[in-house]
Amino acid sequence: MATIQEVAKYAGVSVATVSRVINTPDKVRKHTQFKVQNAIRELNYEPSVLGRSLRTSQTRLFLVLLPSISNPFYAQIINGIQNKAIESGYNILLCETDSDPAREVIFFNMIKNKLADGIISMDPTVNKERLIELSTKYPIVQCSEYAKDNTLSYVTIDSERAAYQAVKHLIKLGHKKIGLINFDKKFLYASERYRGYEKALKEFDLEIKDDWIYNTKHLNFESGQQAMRVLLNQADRPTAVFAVSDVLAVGALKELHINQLRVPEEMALFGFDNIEFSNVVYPPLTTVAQPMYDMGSISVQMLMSKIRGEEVESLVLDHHLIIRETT
Amino acid sequence: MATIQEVAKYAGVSVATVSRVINTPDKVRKHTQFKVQNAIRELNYEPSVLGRSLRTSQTRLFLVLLPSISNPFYAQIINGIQNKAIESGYNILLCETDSDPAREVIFFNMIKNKLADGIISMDPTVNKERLIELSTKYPIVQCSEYAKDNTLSYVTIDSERAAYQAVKHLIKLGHKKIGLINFDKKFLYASERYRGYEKALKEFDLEIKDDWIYNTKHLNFESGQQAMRVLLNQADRPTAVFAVSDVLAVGALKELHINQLRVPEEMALFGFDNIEFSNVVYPPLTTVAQPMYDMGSISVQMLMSKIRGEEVESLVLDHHLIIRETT
DNA sequence: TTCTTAAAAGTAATCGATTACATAATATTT
DNA sequence: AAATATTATGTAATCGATTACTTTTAAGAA
Repeated sequence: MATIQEVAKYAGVSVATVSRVINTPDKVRKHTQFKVQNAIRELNYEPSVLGRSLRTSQTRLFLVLLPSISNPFYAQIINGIQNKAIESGYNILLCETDSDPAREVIFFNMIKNKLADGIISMDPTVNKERLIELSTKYPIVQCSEYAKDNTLSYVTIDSERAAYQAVKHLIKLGHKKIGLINFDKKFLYASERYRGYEKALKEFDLEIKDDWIYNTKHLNFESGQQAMRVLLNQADRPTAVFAVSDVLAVGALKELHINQLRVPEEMALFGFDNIEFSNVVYPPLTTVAQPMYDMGSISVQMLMSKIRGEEVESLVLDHHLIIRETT
Repeated sequence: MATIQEVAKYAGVSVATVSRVINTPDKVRKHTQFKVQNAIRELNYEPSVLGRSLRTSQTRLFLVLLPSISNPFYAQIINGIQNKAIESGYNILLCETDSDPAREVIFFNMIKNKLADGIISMDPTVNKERLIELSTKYPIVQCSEYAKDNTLSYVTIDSERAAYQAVKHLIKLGHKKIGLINFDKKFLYASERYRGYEKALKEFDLEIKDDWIYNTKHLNFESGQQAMRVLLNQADRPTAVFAVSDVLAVGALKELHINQLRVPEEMALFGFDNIEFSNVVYPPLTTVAQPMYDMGSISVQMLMSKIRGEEVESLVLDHHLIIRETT
């Protein structure tokens, strides 16, 4: 790859002029511009991101932190992020933390090292203190998952209300015994969705039974299946279950199949996220749709504002229920 | 973030000495080492990747090219890549090309710009000529998908044999009318799996009927569903279908549900890839398992060898059939 | 045509590291 | 103790760009 010096020599001008042709063409004469452009084309020159970054301290790269790439929930958000980022002349670096603090440190160092211009964090397992501390120096926004802290901006949905509406929908269908498959409540969205569940049941004077609530340790199909197994094994079992994530719901659905239970007649099921799978399983899963693509693209816009040094307001986007055939 | 100059000043030595303490500690006295280490700790110094890269031309970063992050097939491979890479002191940059040549160019430029030390390509839509040309100058390996070219190394499986075995399994179960849901045959694996299908049918003197073969344009659930719809709409329809990808198979399965066909009694289904989801659908999908994790970790080892300038041999790994309940 | 002013191009410092080469400080040999 | 060999440290060039500052060139005014 040719360097700026070679281009300068070839075009018979100084390196400064070449740099100007690239960055501020107005400052150079048409004739000179032409010569330089020609040299650039001839030598197949591309400015070195490294040299430029070292000098300007910007890489036009974002870090996107997520716990695991295999969770399909993130796929769509990433799509929104990617498209918006590219449109704005940025690229993204997908960073899978696997909920491993050591890996998190590596990625945080990348921004300290100016290898990236900003961070979009979607990782619920992220070290909140460190993230907050980092956010005082570097542009950071949170997407979907967030820490309640007013220095950190976020874009998310109202999980509590969504859960409330989902459970209310089950109640309206006549269910009186409603179970919950939740994720570890140390995650904000899990505790919020729990509160929505609780609120709906209380409002209709229905029983909140600890035996009908199962908190999973992991967010995968098996955990959902395991949860449903436990719920089914009870003498007095629920007639409907709200799962705080489609991944869990899909796993639960498998357990229902294994037990030959008719869905929704013998057991109704409500998921959350509207991942692609949710419409492919049988019967198609009733769920809560988050505006995933928008969340992604908005978080990029917020990050860009931050980079420009503007104040940015956090956003709570609208969700909606998608009633399919499991309820 | 402190710079090497500040550390040098604080420790009362030259920048060269600081650099030596970090890179070749044997060359500096214990006492000096101690002073410098202390300064590094005090100032919370981390070497700038940018400065270092500019000088040494290595970033310890890999590019991983894939068409789409939402295809669960890649999740496990990436896991293998990520773990092996981190173990070797490298990080990976996940690059979603969305099969868009313009985006591909961006990522290729990153390696020309020395922003990354190597590329692992898993993208079947990649521009093969450009990849081959690039591979003469930069370390590149292909994972799973590959171009037949002896300058380009790859790690993959024997798709033709796997397809042959899968179809043979269906034949052994007594099926005489076997359909195929394939992906666009311009992709090598699609044409190889087709050949395996063809070979098995020919061997047992079974009919290869064009009406029973559907090539999808995209690799997603809907395409699989659409394919099965077409196959079902025929007067004389197959009793078993081999889909070259689980994603297609799962979509096809949905169409079977919609049509209330019993699986496998009225229609058997054989997938390919063993994605996590294949064991969650109902009934669990019979499929071909690729050693995805290994493919990922091996491709990193191959890439590292290439970076060290060693000759590397391409590898064809073993697959195996996972017989579940759709056959 | 000469003087003033604005625009264009060049020179060199800079970003943060590494490293060849030069020099200073020890260690070893005689 | 002096001469020599070895090791430790420092100096300065370098990677590839950007940009403040200076100098040159061209345009406009008198």
